[in-house]
Amino acid sequence: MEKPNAPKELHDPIASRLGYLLRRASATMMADLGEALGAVGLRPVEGTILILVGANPGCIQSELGRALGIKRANMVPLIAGLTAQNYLEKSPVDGRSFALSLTPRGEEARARVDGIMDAHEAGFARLLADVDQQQLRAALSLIASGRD
Amino acid sequence: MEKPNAPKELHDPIASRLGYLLRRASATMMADLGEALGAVGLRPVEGTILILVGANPGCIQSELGRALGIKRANMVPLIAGLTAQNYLEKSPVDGRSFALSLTPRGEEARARVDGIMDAHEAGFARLLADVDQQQLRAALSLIASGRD
DNA sequence: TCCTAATTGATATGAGACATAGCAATGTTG
DNA sequence: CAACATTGCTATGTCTCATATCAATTAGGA
Repeated sequence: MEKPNAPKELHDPIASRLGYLLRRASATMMADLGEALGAVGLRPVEGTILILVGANPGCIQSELGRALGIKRANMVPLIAGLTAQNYLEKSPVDGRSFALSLTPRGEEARARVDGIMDAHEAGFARLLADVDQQQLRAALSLIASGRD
Repeated sequence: MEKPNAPKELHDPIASRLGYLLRRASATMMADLGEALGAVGLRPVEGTILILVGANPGCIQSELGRALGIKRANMVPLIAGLTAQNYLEKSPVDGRSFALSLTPRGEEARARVDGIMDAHEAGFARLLADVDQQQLRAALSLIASGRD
């Protein structure tokens, strides 16, 4: 017999599927990171861009997009926003493209973002004490590369 | 020295982060599954709902939402769409809620979706031959549950 | 029983990630 | 030079997810 007034729990044949697990794990981590980055007033994508520009001063917007899997069209408002907030500087290299670099304010933010991401990652790593991190990362990389 | 005309590849200090790997892996799998499910004309969420209703006939929309982490408000157009396409049937149990079940057409679609998802999963599992699947799934579950 | 709480489905609405199509200016290459 | 590719950009549409609000209904406690 079942308890009549227990909150009904569904039998879930989905919960074991790899894609579903990935989706949920990714959503949780992203939400957590987003919350942590709230302290700097940046979203995960924006933090990622700052880090990437910091590691590649002089790079251009299209290269960033390719590295992050973001389409050219969608890079526009991202870079425009970060530039408007004085995190990024553009200086023309071409007649059509701009070399990107961090402003002092941008470099400061990048450092904070980096620290926050380290702490965030460490928080989850603690959860995964029994897991071979190397193998986990390798597996995720394989999946991301897709099957061919 | 560098080759002057080689397509520039960015140094990417992000690629090693767990959150980023998860995000990419999840996106790849979802895109792949979405493509595969195109054969049935359903999106991943919709396929998931059919499977879940099939395993839990008589369940109501709110329960589905809770099981899938989808807010009530966002369930409305999903269920309405599947009902309009004659995949799902609603029969009132309450003055406010409806018991959901698969129509014959819905059951047929569910079976196809199930097969497609199995093949999809198997395709990626082949990629991960060297990986302990049990451990991978456990790790993803842990991450999805979040750190506390 | 009666009043208050909570639940359910629904609407409207906004943010964010992503996609495509097209355009003008500029580079590159045969 | 002519054909082509690249770059930044606009416009637009889809999909996922979030919140606030509502009316109807149900459940629980005084």
